[in-house]
Amino acid sequence: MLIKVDTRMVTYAHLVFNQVKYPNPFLWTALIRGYAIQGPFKKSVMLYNCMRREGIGPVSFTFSALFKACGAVLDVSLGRQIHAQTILLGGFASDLFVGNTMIGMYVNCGFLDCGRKVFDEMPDRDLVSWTELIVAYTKSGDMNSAGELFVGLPVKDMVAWTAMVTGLAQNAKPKEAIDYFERMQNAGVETDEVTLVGVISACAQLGVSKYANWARNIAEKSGFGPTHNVVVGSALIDMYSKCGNVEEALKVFEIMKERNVFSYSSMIVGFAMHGRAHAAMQLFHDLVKTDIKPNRVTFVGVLTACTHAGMVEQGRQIFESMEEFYGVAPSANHYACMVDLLGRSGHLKEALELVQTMPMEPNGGVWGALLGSCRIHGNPDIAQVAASHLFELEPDGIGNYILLSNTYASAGMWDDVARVRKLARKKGLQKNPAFSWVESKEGVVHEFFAGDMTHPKCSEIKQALDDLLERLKANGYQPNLGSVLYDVSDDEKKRLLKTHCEKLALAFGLLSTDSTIRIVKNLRICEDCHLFICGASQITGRDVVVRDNMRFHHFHDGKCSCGNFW
DNA sequence: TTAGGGTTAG
Repeated sequence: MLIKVDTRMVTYAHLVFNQVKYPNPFLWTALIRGYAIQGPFKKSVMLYNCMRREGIGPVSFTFSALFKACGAVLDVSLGRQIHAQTILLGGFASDLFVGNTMIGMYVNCGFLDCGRKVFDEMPDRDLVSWTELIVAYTKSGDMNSAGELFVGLPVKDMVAWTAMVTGLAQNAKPKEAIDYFERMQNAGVETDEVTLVGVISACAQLGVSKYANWARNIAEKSGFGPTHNVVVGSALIDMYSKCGNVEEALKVFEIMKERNVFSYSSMIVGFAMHGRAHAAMQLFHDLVKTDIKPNRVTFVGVLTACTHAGMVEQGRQIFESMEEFYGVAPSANHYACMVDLLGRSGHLKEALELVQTMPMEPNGGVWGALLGSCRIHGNPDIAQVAASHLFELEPDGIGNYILLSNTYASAGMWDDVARVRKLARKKGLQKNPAFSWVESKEGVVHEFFAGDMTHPKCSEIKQALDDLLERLKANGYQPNLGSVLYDVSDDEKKRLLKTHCEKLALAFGLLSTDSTIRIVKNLRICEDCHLFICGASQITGRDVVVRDNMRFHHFHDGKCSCGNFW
């Protein structure tokens, strides 16, 4: 009885167990389960062996507990032995609970095919069996197999639907995730906070405020508003930040009755993304005054905040105090943040030294941060070193070839540009085309590619852009020809710059909205567009928010929140 | 007494 009550006190439970003269299979199983939940996990298997030696026959719960333990320590060979036992001892292999936990063990250990085989051979299956496998497919990135299973599911409950919604969101398919969620609602299936978190995360990826408000309303109406639900609240903070509305993110943070490390970290990361470095630091200092311990993500957020504000000294201090004061050992990712901080602020040599002396093998993020800094500060020599490592670590990463080639282009080393481009072509790698999208007043999303003249309003857009350009020139704007990374004439460079997708999106935004213009770009905003939009915000008196693949830029009255540091 | 969850970096 006592054993069943509190598995957290499993050691104590074990002492009590030892005083029982003739423990029955259920008592044995309760203790085995206790260890399977709390650990040490191997102890549950040891106990099982004792139980067998005593001549006690297991029950189906015994195997469920054992599979749980094997899944927890990722010991598939032990799992296979237990699997064999279920067959040897007769009947257990066809038990529904045993089968389900066996699937769980295999997929946890990374043996999805074995889990599928168990599933296919089960005489009876229930929603749990199906959902386990659906989730396993979504986690392995195989959304087709997950979708096929889901379609074949005769009755779909909230958990199964949620598995699909979340799986799609986690696999960068936010539109499909929202589509599934709407179908789920149409089917009359209830929603809880887990479903909502999946939908909110999908909306965060879309970065569109219309969807953000829609998701918030649903959360409030379903009774899982941020005030009383810390998980939904944290997801909303992240969503609003990624949709460009850091003020609303902060409002959510403030109304939350309970906050945890996710809420704080999401808010810190949100501030960092929006260039509010001091707010991020302040929140970090608030956090360390609470009982909540910062974790590795918190530090990524704080260090990124320092990077975006060029706060080298503060970043250095935080990095050095991570382990000693907060017990978080810096990982390769934290080193990447530091390399980024040092490199972007122009300390390229020190950044390189840090990479060469860090205690673990530098990963792609570390070399990538160094390469990115070389592009900004025009250092082809160090760029070459970083790129050679990146070509090894990430042979298919087209971005690395582009960064290296752009570094050469900025230095006017056109032969090297050609060489790198040829190398990328030889590997069959193609550059992702740049595109931007912008919301109209009605909340409709319009997409623009560079040089794109396919929009129905393209002549009006072109006219607006020409007018704006003239006014900007009168105000001192000079096109930044260094932003064109092709070896062409200056006139051609000017022509190319004029139709960059973010400029088209800006012109459309000016024509079709009357408040803040919100633009999302799939790649990093170029220097000329940054300069252009800065000027436009001053001349037109309109605020512009651009989310590029790195962060947010808030343009207001001729200035950007990133302080021209991005 | 088996199934679904939130934050991260170039």
